[in-house]
Amino acid sequence: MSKVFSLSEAASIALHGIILIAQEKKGLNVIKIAERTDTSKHHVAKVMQRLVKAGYLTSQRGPSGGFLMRKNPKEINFLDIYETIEGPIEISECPMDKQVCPFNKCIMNNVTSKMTLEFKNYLESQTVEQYL
Amino acid sequence: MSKVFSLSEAASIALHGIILIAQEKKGLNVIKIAERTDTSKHHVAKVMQRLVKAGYLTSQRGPSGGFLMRKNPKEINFLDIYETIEGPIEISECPMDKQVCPFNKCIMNNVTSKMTLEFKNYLESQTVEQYL
DNA sequence: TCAATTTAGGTATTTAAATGCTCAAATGTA
DNA sequence: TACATTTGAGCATTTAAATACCTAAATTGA
Repeated sequence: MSKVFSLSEAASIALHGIILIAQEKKGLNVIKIAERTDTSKHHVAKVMQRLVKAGYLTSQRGPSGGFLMRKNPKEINFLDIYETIEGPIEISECPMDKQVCPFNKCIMNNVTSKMTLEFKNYLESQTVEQYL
Repeated sequence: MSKVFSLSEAASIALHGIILIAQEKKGLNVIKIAERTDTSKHHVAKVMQRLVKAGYLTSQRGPSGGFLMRKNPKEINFLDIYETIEGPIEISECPMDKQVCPFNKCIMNNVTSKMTLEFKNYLESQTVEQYL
């Protein structure tokens, strides 16, 4: 079975994690986020650190520490978070990014760029606030 | 820059390669397919061998050998070729294939499965014959 | 101050895809 | 028949991304 599209685990942790954090007034630590997202604490830590650096979260070390929201959930959409982790979404005509093409007309007929745009628009339409 | 969707080089070689072969009455060899698709001859050889085994092509060794169509281009659609290389396309509700989900409602709202279905339908709609 | 907790950051490992290499087998041509 | 050409097949190497691990630094509370 092959997958045409897959969300990286990092992007999934970022999106699910920030919602989980926003749902908790007192913040959440790595262990709890890892448990609820069914992922490794190592990976969660790495991803959350990037969201801290990007200004979406603050972190608190030490006992009863964890991650807290820094920005308003109303002002964070999924695309912000996704692109913080994955980099800007690229919408390219050629799915192979080839300079050389054997045909006059791309055999993919922009289907892949349409799909990508559809995905991007969806991410942009969803805010963290909608999931509280 | 991140890519949401990308066609593997193997799938691209298979789709472009079989059209190139179908366009030539006398067949095409690995070197020529590699040149026209701007890929390595090793990779082309590997992919074409799989299309031979799957019954789409025949191969001819020796001088002036190469690959020839075996099936009628009218009866080969892109999905056949794609799935020969990548395996059956999987359309799953959860983009992470998780058993455990922290939320009641998937934050991806079936957007990823809709995209996948759109892609699959496109592949199924295109035959090799349409590109001759 | 000491011990426990928790994030921070650097490094290592894993994985899958792509690529490269070598030799064998088949075939056409001189 | 001998040679050059071309695919077949297996294995090794390379590469990049993702994931995992390990130690340091910060913080809290007893």
